[in-house]
Amino acid sequence: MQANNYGCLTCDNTNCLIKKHIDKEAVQEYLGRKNTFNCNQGQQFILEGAPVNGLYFIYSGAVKVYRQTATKESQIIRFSRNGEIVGHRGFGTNYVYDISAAALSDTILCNFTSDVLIEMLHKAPELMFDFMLFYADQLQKSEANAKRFGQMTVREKVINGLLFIESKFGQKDGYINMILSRRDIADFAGTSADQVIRVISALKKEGLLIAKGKKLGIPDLQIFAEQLQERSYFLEG
Amino acid sequence: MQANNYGCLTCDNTNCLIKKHIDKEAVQEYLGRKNTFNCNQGQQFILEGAPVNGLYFIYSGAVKVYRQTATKESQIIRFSRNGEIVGHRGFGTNYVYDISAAALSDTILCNFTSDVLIEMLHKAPELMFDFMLFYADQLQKSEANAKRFGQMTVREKVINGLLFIESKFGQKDGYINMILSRRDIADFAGTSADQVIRVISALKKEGLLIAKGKKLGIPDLQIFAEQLQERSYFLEG
DNA sequence: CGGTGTCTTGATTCTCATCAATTACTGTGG
DNA sequence: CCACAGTAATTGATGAGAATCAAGACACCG
Repeated sequence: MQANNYGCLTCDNTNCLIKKHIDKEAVQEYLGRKNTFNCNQGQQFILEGAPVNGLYFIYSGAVKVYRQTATKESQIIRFSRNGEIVGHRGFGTNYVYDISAAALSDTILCNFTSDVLIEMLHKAPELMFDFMLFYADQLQKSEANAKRFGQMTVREKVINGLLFIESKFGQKDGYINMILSRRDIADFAGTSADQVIRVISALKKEGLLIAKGKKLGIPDLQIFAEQLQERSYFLEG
Repeated sequence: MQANNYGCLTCDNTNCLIKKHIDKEAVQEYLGRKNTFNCNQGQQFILEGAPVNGLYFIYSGAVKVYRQTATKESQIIRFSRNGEIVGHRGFGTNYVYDISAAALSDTILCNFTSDVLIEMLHKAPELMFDFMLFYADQLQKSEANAKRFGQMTVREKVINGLLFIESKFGQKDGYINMILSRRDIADFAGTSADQVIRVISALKKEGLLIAKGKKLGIPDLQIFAEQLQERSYFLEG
């Protein structure tokens, strides 16, 4: 990772919490204590079990947040893109990260150490309030998907996963704006790569999904989403 | 529900966030704006889809938080007991609850409306900070269990669920200090009542679990927990 | 052109959800 | 105090779905 400097003032991530409160003097005081990193595609920048060194804001690029088991299975917990926060779960009481994170494409990261961030939050209660709501929101999304996950069929898991990926990265020229391996999709959907391929093949035959090389496209989101029974409803997040 | 008054000053729930900051003047100002309710066993006090009317703190008793599907299946998201918070996910951006909650035993609830709570949080930033950490903590626990859930076997789900219940309510005289129906256990573990019974029967035969009437006991937590593969590790919460 | 890794498909085995039937438990009214 | 009804708990049988294994297709790269 190389250190550079990408200022908050010129940043155009309108969904960034810091950016939202950039006009407050208390926030501006701390901008200089931000660290910025370049992270190449595939590179891991948070390692499960490593000491927490604060939060990361994604300036540009995309990352996956995942956890690995002893048996080398891995589980992708979330995808994140520019403007979003990574590593926030290590915040507060934790001393080591309980997740890993790696870049899906070349990514620029802004880092605040926990100490700096805590100080900043106390100086700017409005920012703190938004952080609280952010966590509450994340919690809601997490719980909404969480348990229900165990009752979905494989087909539903994959459809749910693809819908999520589409909502996160969007489509461009008819194809999802992010190329993921079958394995990543499987790790995200909570099944095996084999099953993902089966379901994708079936969906292609049904005309619900199109593919060009590794790129996947969803021609009709409405119909695609209707494939989910109401019991496994999709939540963006 | 009957309105009564249970004061925060005489409350002995040391894990209550309000109680923790009871010495602050800003907090004390708002104590009078708390509503207190009695809720009988089995009674529902939060209804999915109903307008949010704030947060509940459990003064005494125990509750289940759940969600119902169109097909009348229900999914228990969490158990909570005295000192803990219920309804916090409706906080912030939501206007209707996305969960239901019912009392598992006779329960006394303290309610703050969202308006009052938001005002109080802004007046007492330290309380707000703890709220933020509370949400962060909940998020971590939720995500830790969430996805992995989909990959557990039924046996693991039930064991995981029982371990959770034990950690929440504890054991007394060798038996878990809360009587739950097989259905509740099933709804919590994410499987059917049938399967729960099968697994419980098997565990009893293996000597890992004991039963007296409806009461269940775990003689050796250590050995019991070892039944979980490392891939589905247990997290208290 | 071999080698490596991902992708894809088929076949087999096993688990689990579901249904059905039986037994235990609980409360209610006569 | 008992008979009864309704609910919860338990066990068995069966079919659908999914995990797993294995092998072939394909692309990419030196």
